[in-house]
Amino acid sequence: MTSRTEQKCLEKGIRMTHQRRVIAKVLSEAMDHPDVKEVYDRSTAIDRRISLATVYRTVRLYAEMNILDSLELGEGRTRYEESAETHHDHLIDLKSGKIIDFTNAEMEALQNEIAKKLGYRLVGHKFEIFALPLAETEGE
Amino acid sequence: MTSRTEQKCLEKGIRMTHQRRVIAKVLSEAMDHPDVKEVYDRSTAIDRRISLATVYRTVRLYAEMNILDSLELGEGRTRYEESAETHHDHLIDLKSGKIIDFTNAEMEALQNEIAKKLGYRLVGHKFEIFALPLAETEGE
DNA sequence: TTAACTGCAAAGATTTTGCCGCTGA
DNA sequence: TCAGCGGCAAAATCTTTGCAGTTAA
Repeated sequence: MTSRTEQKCLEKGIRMTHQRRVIAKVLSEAMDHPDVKEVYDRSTAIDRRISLATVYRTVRLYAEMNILDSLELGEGRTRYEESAETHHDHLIDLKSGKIIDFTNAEMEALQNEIAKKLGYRLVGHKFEIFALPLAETEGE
Repeated sequence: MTSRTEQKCLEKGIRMTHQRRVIAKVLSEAMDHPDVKEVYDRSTAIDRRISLATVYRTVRLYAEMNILDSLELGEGRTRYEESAETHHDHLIDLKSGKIIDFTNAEMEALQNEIAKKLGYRLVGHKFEIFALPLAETEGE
């Protein structure tokens, strides 16, 4: 009944309204990286009493509370996903548009090293690989 | 007289108009990562006969021709910079907003490896580190 | 009870586009 | 010459916000 995302909201003491509960559920169940319009569509399918403005306000709130992560893929809109315990990055399949999550420990270590070398403390990062399926490019 | 960016345009056979020449010059001389409005302001300071629509059309054209690289930092707009021979990534100083370019060979190698492991051929990537100056966080 | 939240519609910001006159090669 | 380009203004997106009524704690 209580989604993972809702659980995190409760832990952070966020006031849970009906709308926020539905949006939390939608994101906990999402296996992809929906944008606001998609979150809105999935939410209103569960309950009509949710406006697009509320979805915008809620995902922004959740992202600020580190309950959601946001993705900017240069599409002119923001996608969201549940924050995972284990950090991961994204590979965007340019053929299908599919987004593949991956983790790489070396990457994570390297980032810290780079930031430190430049005199900084790492706060966050965005790492996206754009690529084509190997099969598609064979024989070129 | 002929900027580096203009030179690349000529090599690619792009029709050089007055406006495109000015925009090329602005980007060749930019030491930062200006957004479209900034490119427009710098361009019109050189010559008034340039419209915002033309700047949008031109930077998009240049980016498609790999003459410029675009940056999406989650600000809701796109920044541009000259494509360098040596690829580099960005560290965003969250205190000052300053963007620091850096190169890291290990990073470049790691990307290819990750893509390959997932069954893909690397086409491009975006890697941005968000960080705070070490001095600012001392004593916390 | 009441501070916070929501819906609605309007406004903002960024980017694209249709149309028509202009221009570079 | 003339296909392609640029200016202008309208429109298309995506996102935020003011206001007044509603609701969670």
